Amino acid sequence: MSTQKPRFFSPPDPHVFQAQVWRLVRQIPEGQVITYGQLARLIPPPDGVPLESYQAMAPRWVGSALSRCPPGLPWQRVLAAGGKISLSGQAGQRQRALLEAEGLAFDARGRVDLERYGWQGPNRDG
DNA sequence: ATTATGACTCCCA
DNA sequence: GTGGGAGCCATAA
Repeated sequence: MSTQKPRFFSPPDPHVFQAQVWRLVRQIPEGQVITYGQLARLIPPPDGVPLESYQAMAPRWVGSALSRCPPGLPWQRVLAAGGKISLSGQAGQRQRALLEAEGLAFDARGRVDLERYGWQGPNRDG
């Protein structure tokens, strides 16, 4: 099995962090996507969190924040590394359907082309 | 108090 | 390309 018990901790200030995540997700243009890890790198590590630990755990923090995202957020535009959908089952199919409705194309492995659809962040918006 | 469970990514064989 | 391991806490019932 490639799955093992996931263990991770929350950021020092979960509310602050999730607000950062939501703020960024809100800015992702329609038809574009970003990965959990990429999104995490747009947020500076909280005080007391070594960069090494942050890079390891932040993507999961992003996922956790996304699981609690308020209605209206384009949460479907956040994908796992490699342009894959992380959600499984019906939720995953719903995410794919939403992205396809925005014009994104999935390959045979269920991945999107990050080179083509990837959003580089608010500073690269253009 | 204990138990179950979480929207991830990188690295190496 | 594939598959297993590391990372090592907070929250809800």
